[in-house]
Amino acid sequence: MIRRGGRGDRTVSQRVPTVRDVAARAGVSVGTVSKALNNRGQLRDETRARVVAAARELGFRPNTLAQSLQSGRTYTVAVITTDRFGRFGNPLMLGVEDALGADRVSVFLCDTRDDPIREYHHAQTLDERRVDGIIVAGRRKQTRAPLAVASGVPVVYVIARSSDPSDFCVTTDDVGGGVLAGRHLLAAGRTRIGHITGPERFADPRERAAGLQQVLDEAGLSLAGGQVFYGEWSEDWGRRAAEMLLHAAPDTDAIFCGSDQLARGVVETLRDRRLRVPGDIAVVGFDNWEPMAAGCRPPLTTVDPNLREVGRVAATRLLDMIAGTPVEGGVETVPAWLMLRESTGVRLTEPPLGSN
Amino acid sequence: MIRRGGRGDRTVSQRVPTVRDVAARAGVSVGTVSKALNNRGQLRDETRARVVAAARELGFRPNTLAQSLQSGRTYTVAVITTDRFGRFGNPLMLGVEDALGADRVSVFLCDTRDDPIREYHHAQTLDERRVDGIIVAGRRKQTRAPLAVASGVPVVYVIARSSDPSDFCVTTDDVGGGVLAGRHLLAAGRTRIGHITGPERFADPRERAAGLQQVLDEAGLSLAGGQVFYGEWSEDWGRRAAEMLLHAAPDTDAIFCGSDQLARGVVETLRDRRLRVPGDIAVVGFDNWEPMAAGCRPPLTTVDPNLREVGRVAATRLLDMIAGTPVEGGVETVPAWLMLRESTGVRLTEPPLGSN
DNA sequence: TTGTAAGCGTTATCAT
DNA sequence: ATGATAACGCTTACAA
Repeated sequence: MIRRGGRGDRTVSQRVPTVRDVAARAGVSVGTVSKALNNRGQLRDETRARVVAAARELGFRPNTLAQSLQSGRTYTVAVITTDRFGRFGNPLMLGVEDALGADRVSVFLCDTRDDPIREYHHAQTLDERRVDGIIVAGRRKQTRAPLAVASGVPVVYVIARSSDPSDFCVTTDDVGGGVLAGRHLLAAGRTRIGHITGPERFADPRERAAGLQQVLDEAGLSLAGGQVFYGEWSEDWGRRAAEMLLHAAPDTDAIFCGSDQLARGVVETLRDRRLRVPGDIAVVGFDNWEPMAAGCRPPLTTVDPNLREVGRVAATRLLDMIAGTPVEGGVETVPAWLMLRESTGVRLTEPPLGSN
Repeated sequence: MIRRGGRGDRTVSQRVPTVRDVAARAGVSVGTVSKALNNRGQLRDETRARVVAAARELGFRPNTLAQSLQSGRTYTVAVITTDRFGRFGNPLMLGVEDALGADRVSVFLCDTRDDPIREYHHAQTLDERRVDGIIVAGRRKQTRAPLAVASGVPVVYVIARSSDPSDFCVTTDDVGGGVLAGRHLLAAGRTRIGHITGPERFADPRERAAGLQQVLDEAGLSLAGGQVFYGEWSEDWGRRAAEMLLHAAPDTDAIFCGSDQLARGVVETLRDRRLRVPGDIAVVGFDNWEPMAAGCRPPLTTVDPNLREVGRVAATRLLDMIAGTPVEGGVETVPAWLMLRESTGVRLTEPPLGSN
């Protein structure tokens, strides 16, 4: 694995020390070294100390491969994702690492780029690498075929669930997110609430809309504009849809948007029309995609789907499965929460953005 | 590595087949299996076929750990990054995978979260895992201490370079990016060009500014507003700085921004002032951060720092080093390029955004 | 308390 | 053309 001795090497040619080297230096046997370094068995303190000293002097690092070959565990999991681009994968990975880092588990990152062939390839490779478990993250709430792993490694699905009902999936609560947004707007005294969102063919925007609708129903209200404005996930659709909504319902006093990007577009249209946010119209976004939401003028109140927590839960369950704890198939939903900013009338002091 | 037989397991308890199982089923020895499966040595076609058949029937997947233990290569590299959050890491990783994927090399992703302790920990772990090589990606152009790996594994630094001059680093061409922006604006007939950017204490914005200055010098022009407007990396600074610039130099006809976020803020101020973009003032951003740049109205012409290529080059050089090819220490700079959109007067038809 | 040796799953070097 | 067998680096019975 390590290339040394090549003519181009700048580092001094050196063999990586093994237990044998440590044993020789400490004047003991390899078995003793192992015990000393792993605090196992009965050893004289002096011996243990001598071994530890020898190990550190040589800069000994145990070879994980050999350990794994022996133990049957690699302390390695993989995250297979179709989406590392968008803002999506990042908080998720953060959560995964939150849970995994504590356990000294390393993470293989595999990007399928939405290509089933690539996914299959990665699955094969991971099988061969004997990863302890796999997290399969989809971008949208849809049902997908189970990952093609032969070995029976534990797999946890994220957002996109497996068609096999005995598989386990962690996902976001989009209905709940919609409810959160609706309740918040109601609490802020808004009653003529419109909704602009992404493609109707996707479950996520439909669920968000359903959540809002549920709140409106409970309050005996109906949707401003008489319909959900489904469209694309672009700022431009946000701008256009806002025009349409205001045309259909000029007295609209709040707009819930299916994404922060849409909300940006909406806010732009509102400003062009000299409508004040939140004075005339309150706006709620979805995603809590920091640079988008915080950079907006005014900063956006938005539903945070809690992807970091989704990642954390997924990794935690995966560790459970790896440890042999029974994990029931089905879907675990992680609650969303609401990030309050100024676009709905709350006023907050926030730390300045520090990222490039 | 694989947990089976646990009471909670949903999959049928099954041992992962080894060469021995294949050998037994094919009625040959393990050595023969190895040769057959790896197309080595002299074997009768019939035998080879029989082994291959047995392997596929059993769903045999060679254990990479054992192979690595034997060969000394893990076909594994790690990317250590301080930044997986921003838009930054993503194109970079894409490039890395472009280069690595061809070689069936898997990638460990390690996020330090800017914590030296975490970095040290990761370095240790990677040493123990005997990764073939490591890419250390920093967020900013700065000099950092070499990664604390004892083993002499090849390391390539990205953007942030190592203080050891014999280490190799791949980075972006920020001066060149500034030149690109300046030339483009000049070519578009602008002569009163201002510059709004991030913190002066960072090298990146200073280099971008230097690139622009260089072009202006060559053209005998000077910076609109008489100074570079250094500030924070926020939309808000973009808005405020635009006010300042226009106050200092009302006849400004172009603004080069050190980031797309800044450019968004600038464009917003311009619209508030009823200045047309690009009619009255052309705007160039930096980053080509798709959702920001394309979502802007008008869409932003912007310098693409070519991070994907940076990632590709880094991975390629790393593979070279792993293969033993001498790689000189120093810095390799990857040229930036200009993404033309409407904010500088170009008119393009672009595919609609499809991402959430 | 310490040493010896078997075994984890491969590949490679010999014999045969 | 195929089969034993010794590595690879480690852990762990078991023997001393």
